[in-house]
Amino acid sequence: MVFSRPSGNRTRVAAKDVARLAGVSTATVSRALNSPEQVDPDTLRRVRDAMSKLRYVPHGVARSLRSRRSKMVGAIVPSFDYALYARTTSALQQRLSEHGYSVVLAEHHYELLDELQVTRQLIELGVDAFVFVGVDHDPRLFSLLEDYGRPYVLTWGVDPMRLHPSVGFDNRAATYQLARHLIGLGHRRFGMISADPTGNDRARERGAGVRAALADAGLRLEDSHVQYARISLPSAQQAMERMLALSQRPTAVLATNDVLAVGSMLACRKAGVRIPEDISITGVDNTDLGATQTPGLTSVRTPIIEIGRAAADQLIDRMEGRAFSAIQSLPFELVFRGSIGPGPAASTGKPSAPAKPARKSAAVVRPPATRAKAG
Amino acid sequence: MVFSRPSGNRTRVAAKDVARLAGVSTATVSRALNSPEQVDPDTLRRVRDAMSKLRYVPHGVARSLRSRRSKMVGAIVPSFDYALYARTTSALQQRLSEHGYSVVLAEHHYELLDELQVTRQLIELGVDAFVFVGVDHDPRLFSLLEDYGRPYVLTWGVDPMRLHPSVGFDNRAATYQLARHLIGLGHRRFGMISADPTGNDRARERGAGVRAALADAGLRLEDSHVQYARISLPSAQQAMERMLALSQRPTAVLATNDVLAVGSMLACRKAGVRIPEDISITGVDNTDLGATQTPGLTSVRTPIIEIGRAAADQLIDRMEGRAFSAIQSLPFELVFRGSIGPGPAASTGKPSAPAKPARKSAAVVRPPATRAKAG
DNA sequence: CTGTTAGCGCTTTCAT
DNA sequence: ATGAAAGCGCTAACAG
Repeated sequence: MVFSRPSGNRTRVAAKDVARLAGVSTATVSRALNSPEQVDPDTLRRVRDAMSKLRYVPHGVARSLRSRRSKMVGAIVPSFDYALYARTTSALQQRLSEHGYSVVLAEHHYELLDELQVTRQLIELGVDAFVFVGVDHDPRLFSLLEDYGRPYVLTWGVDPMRLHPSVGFDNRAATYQLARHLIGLGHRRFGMISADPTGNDRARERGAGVRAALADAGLRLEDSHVQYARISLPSAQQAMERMLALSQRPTAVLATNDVLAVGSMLACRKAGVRIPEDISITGVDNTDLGATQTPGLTSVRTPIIEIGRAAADQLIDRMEGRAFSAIQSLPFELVFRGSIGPGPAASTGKPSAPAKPARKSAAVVRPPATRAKAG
Repeated sequence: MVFSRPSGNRTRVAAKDVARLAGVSTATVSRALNSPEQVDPDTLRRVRDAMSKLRYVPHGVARSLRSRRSKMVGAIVPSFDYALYARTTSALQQRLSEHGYSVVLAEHHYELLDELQVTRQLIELGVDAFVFVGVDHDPRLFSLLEDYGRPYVLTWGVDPMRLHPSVGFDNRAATYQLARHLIGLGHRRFGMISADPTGNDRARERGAGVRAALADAGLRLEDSHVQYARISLPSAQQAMERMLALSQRPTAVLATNDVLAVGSMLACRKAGVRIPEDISITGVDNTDLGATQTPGLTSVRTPIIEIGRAAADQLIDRMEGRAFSAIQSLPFELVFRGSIGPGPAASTGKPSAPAKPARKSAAVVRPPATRAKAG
């Protein structure tokens, strides 16, 4: 086999090799790379020829050490198993890469202490900026960032105290509107499937939105009607099985995201509970997973891609010393599909909330579906 | 607002600060970090105290420059929109991170030239190793890697020439077995929905598997019955619409991955074509997206996570100078669900291929489904 | 076990 | 417009 070379034999082509071949100093090679406009066109050509002849690749590490900028941005996300963070990161990566920045990836699996740990690791690597998911973090994370003194931005939520730059949307409003709509459809007995809200402000805020809407309508969410699950199909399915086993089974279940909602749908199918005739289900995030179910999952289109782009734009502006808007709350919109239907109170003629007409079922095909702007 | 600090004021705590406080030299500080066993326990304690007192974070860039190892691994994937690569990368990241390595992420969106470009960028950053997706790459990529002289591994396929270290599975065999099974079910008229095979060996090999199985059974795949699509639901849906418009509509359609298959299912639903009564559909990759459809999508469980882990393990072994197995072909397995049924020849009593009994429909719930080991 | 010394490859003054 | 020289913060020899 040829895979034997002990990794790193060949002496690398350095700026001084290029300099020698082009008959200039290393300083000029550096200028040719970083500020070509200050180099005599003729010299520039010679240097560039030498570079391509030698297949010179600059040594970014040395550059970073000297210039104190690494051109790397750290992205710290809870997990890539939930596809959304992958898509946001993808958008982030794309935008940053257009400006010559690379993305260093880290996951913390919903452990705030692991987050602290990987952040320290990224600081060691010398990243120029950070992107975090969520607004809930260990206080030590913020003091670490404070010490390091480089830009960071929180995403997927908006810092209620406006202390930290953040790019997200109003998670609470999203589920509030969903719950309100279900109340309008005549539902009175609700259930919720939620991710563990500890250190997870998305879950917490989405739960709060549901509770607020119910409270505003004089309804309550029983503790027994809140089931927690990990963000995975099997775990959500189990949670919904517990819900279905309750004596006072809910007629509408709000899940705090699409994975939990689809897991719930699986439980219903298995138990022979019809959607939406027996039970209405909603998610959040408007994933393909939910949209392609039969019936399609009613959800909230959250600004997945936009968050990544806006976070990248903000950091680029900051790293290059430009003005930037620190707090951005992006719009979302409800997407109605067949997974919800009228509740038992619908026919009794006492709608205790402004009842939008119920979009009954039908739209199983995805993109064009009934939408209600919001945000 | 407080977000004003021009990013990088505060002078960083360096090893010499720790050294001064602990009353040792910087060399000892370095040793305390990198080979504590060579440091007197008492000295070590003093150094560590000083470190935590000063909240010292080592300057990885300087370390990299000097030691010629950056502790970063570059992962170059086609796209994160197709969740699989995200999951493989996640597994990769997790395993590498356990050994102190970080992952730098790059996407090339199925453009081999962009891949070359981002690889150069990662070389500039000084990554210690690379992970690529697929075995098809620009020859210049390989000569660039050769020059750089650091380990890399190809994933999701196995290099047929065994020239490059690779960790994947037999893509051709996967679809071969699927097609053979459908033939056994009595299908004779086939269609295929494929990603553009240009520079995409997964698509190419999966297509070849279908053709080989048909050829072995004396059947042909008409050119008109092969429709290409981008790996996205809407694009696949359109491709399937074209397929359904054919005069000789196929009774079984193999898609080269689950996204394409589910897009095809959407087209069928929209057109009122029943699955599996009118048409059988299969995918590859066994995603949640496919598994949760109604009916569930028959697919191939590919070693998504295992690839990431094995690639990480190989690179770690190589970077640390240990023995490693360069070529690994991991097992896959067929997962039968309700999206396939008997073909027209099933009742005519002339099964031209070993007909496994047709698992009819039913299994809509995911994890436990009929499985056939393979690989 | 610990200190001294040199220098990784680049960018950045400061001259010219 | 270009060159000379000085480090960025660390680790790797080499002494002791």
